[in-house]
Amino acid sequence: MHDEPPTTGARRARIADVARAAGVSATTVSHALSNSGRVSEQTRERILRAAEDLGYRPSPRATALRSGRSRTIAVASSMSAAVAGGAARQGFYLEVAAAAAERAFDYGYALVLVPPIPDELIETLGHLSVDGLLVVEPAQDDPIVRLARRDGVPFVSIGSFPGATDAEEQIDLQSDTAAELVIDHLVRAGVRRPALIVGDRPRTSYAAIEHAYRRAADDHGWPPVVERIFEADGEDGGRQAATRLLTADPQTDAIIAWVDAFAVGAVQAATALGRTPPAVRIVTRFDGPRARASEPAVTAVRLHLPEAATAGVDELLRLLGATTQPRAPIPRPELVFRASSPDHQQQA
Amino acid sequence: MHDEPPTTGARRARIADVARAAGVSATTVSHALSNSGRVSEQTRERILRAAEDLGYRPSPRATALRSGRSRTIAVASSMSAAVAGGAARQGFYLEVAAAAAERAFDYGYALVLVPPIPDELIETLGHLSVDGLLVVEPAQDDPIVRLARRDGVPFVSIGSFPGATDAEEQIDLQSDTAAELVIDHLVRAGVRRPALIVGDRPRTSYAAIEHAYRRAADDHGWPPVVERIFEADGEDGGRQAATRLLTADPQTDAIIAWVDAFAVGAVQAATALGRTPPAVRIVTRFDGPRARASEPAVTAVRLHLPEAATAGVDELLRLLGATTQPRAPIPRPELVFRASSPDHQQQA
DNA sequence: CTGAAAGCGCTTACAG
DNA sequence: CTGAAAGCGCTTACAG
Repeated sequence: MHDEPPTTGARRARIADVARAAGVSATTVSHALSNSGRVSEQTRERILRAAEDLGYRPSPRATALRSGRSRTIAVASSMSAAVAGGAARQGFYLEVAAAAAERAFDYGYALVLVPPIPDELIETLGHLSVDGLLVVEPAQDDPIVRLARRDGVPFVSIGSFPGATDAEEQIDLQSDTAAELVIDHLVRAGVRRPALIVGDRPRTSYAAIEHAYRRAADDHGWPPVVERIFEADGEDGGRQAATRLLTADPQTDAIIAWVDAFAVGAVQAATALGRTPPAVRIVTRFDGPRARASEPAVTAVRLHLPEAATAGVDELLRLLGATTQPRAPIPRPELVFRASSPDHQQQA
Repeated sequence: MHDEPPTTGARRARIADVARAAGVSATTVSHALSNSGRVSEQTRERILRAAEDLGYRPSPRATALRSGRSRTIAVASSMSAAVAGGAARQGFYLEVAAAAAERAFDYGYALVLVPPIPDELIETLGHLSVDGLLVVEPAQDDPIVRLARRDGVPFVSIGSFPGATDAEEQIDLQSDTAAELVIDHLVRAGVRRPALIVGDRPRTSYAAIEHAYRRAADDHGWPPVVERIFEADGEDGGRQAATRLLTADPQTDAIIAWVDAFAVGAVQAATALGRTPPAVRIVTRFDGPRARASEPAVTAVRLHLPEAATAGVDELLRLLGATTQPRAPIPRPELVFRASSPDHQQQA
């Protein structure tokens, strides 16, 4: 757990101490402990006993320097601007981080949490000493991805992203399916004037919903209305956009707000205009704490982020040669109906 | 960001490369870069330019080994058993982690997220190479605290804990105040048979609420009813305990469930028994995602965890000699009224 | 099966 | 002001 200078009494045991206690060389201790199988069983046991007695644990710092591996990975969100707008999508990021930390730990890897940081500070990530990187839903030309590419740090994205090369591993969050689920739901519910709010950066998930939306608009004769707002504006942005939409066209009967923070703002806007959802239906993508805690709560898509994060760690550790285990599977996204847009069945 | 073997083309620059390019020794480069002030301004500039040109960033691994500091801290929750019970209190832990990661980053420190792990695995934390530790609400004799003490790893607890020594730094979450806020609220609301559910481990927060509860019971002639359940049982445990309480004494008119997961379970139990809150008032301590997303939502205490986490990082980095900045202040806890137990004012 | 030696990339007395 | 040398604690060819 540490490599402090000996503050509290007993100095931490080093490999040399174990060697001395066992009457062998440090080399042999290293071999014995790494299970390379080149040490006689008898010697090995003596060494293990000595190590145990001394409470020896190899210095992770020395191991890292020598081996070039730190057994540490990091998870970073590309939604760096989010910090300005009040932790937009934080639930998303933390849900991934928590599951990833658990899986990483199972493999004996530590997980570093990189806070959302402004693009200018991305460079300072050079301080990190990690073997690999998990990037949460990068945008096209995402600065974090650029840095990882430049430094040759293996990375895996949670969610696919525009501009990924064939060699880059992505955990598919099935954005197309999520988009279709939501659009189908609205179609079946019989809406006639749904509008769409997405963020302003090029992300796969936005492209997916916009595509599905425009196609449905074509099919059903909806006038297509797409608002693109700053991600960093979060709830405020969603509130303002929804207010604009509902004022510009009072016939608007649904808002697809594709970021949970936008949706929460949209619910507030609709309510303030006397059109409390589901009077205007509001739906979003990520079924996280925000969607659940909104009042009324927001219909959303269960993306199975923990499973995706787990698969991301599996994949990353495979890249690092730390496992040969195949990716854990990720279930298909599912719609979670809430008061902001109940299932049409139930109200029929 | 990395120290990979040169997978992708250009090898990463080392200090020797900078020295060569600037026509000086590695020693001088080190001095120039660490701003020790023993290098002539002219030489310094030449070195900085060379470093810049080569994209040089010191290897964190080498720096860590040599200096004995990794510029990394970890945050761990003592609620290790929680994992079994479905991530009880996860919201609490992650809220601390997110804020701590941000503050740590400001200081140039990375934050490692230690997932909730069973006590038997605590030993494996020896793999971590961290300079210090943040422990979230440890219990008495908490294994994580024991490990930190044994290894001499500086640590700070978020929330005070029983058995802390005078020398150990704790960030006070003002458990007494939180307890009093809740008890006062129930007293003013006129409840006559409130019951208390706490976890089975010795924690400051449980002691605080039990103390306040018993005193109020004395003062107001409530029959004191305290259920102690396994923390790891989470929502289930809360549901079962609340069911027992409400069945044993149908006059029970309030349940103080001091872990958010317990409270969510209690709400479900009360609802299932046809006594949907606030018919039975239900209140909890931590105002997190669980309390907010419950249906009805649960009255809770805003503990200002992000501020506490920030202060914890400040304090820890002070212990590590990395800052002299005083702790950030933490606001007083406040009650957040929700449907499970509205303010008595509003219903009077 | 076992060990001496080199080296991972820095920093830090120490000497000049 | 600048540099040669030692050393942080390991692992890994290599030799025996």
